[in-house]
Amino acid sequence: MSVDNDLRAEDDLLLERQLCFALSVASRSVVAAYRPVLEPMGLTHPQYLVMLALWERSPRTVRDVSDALLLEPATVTPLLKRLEEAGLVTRSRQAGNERALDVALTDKGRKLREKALGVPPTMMARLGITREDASELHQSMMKLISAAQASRT
Amino acid sequence: MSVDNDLRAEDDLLLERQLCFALSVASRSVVAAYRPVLEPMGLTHPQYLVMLALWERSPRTVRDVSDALLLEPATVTPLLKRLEEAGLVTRSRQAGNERALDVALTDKGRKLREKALGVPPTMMARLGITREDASELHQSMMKLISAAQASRT
DNA sequence: CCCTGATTATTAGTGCACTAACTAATGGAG
DNA sequence: CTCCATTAGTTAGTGCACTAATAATCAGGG
Repeated sequence: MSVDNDLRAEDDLLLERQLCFALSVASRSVVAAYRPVLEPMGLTHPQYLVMLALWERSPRTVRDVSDALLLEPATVTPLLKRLEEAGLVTRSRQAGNERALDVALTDKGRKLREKALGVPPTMMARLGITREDASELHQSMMKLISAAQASRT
Repeated sequence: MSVDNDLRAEDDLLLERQLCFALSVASRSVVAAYRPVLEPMGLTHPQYLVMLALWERSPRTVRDVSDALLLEPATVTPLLKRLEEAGLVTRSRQAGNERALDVALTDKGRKLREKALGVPPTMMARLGITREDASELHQSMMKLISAAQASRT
């Protein structure tokens, strides 16, 4: 038994040892690091994620977007309203299924994608991270996500 | 040039490849996984983190707590007010420096620590994660945090 | 055809987290 | 001792994110 491995249950409550704490802080910090990069585009970080989803496919329903982002529809609705106010998307009831709301990019929204192409390299530079680092971390996060989702008994 | 390594700039905007997205989702998911464990203790996740800070040292000032949690004092103030309402902490001006507010555990707050001792093992079980996994991920998060903080030019 | 149950989106209400602006107290520099 | 920059905390206002409740629409079975 080395001193280094002497981990006692008492110490499990030390703040500095909490994974959940490190994870929360990392998330907040990284999102905060995006702010100055996204602000010139008129987007917040969650709004940026919505735009990513729409740049992949448009139109798509609120439900579809919320599934893609793993967010509740109730969270997505106000996000989309703000993007509509900003003239980046339109919201209209789907013909044939009046329950569903189609969200579609406007020309302005489509055009914003060109500026967005610069975001990932800028952020990787700002965070001093390589594609490989990012990819590895990404994998770890995905494992954690599926474990956490699975625990939702 | 293998096919696997054929990463083009165009693909950098794919939602599924965003580290920031995976990080946000992981943070939300893990915090959500804590909810059913913390709820019987009457704590939310951020409130739990505040209690961890106070179990390490009490009393400490609002400033001190907010530094420990890397949160703005404006975020911590309402958290502390709720913990005070719950009878877990007291808030009183520091003798000798009327600007500073001392936050101290009550007996009830101190006693809650016993229940909290069960939280880390429960969560590791729920997330199916070993101490080693957690420690490794923790390190990665810390690197990311310092990189993100450093980018705050 | 109508009733029932499921699906889709929104609203209301709670709690974080941030920035900016404010109040109050402190501690020097002149 | 007075003025003033600094420090500590709170308040106001914006935006997420969740749950629960509501409204509207749809699809199937009697």
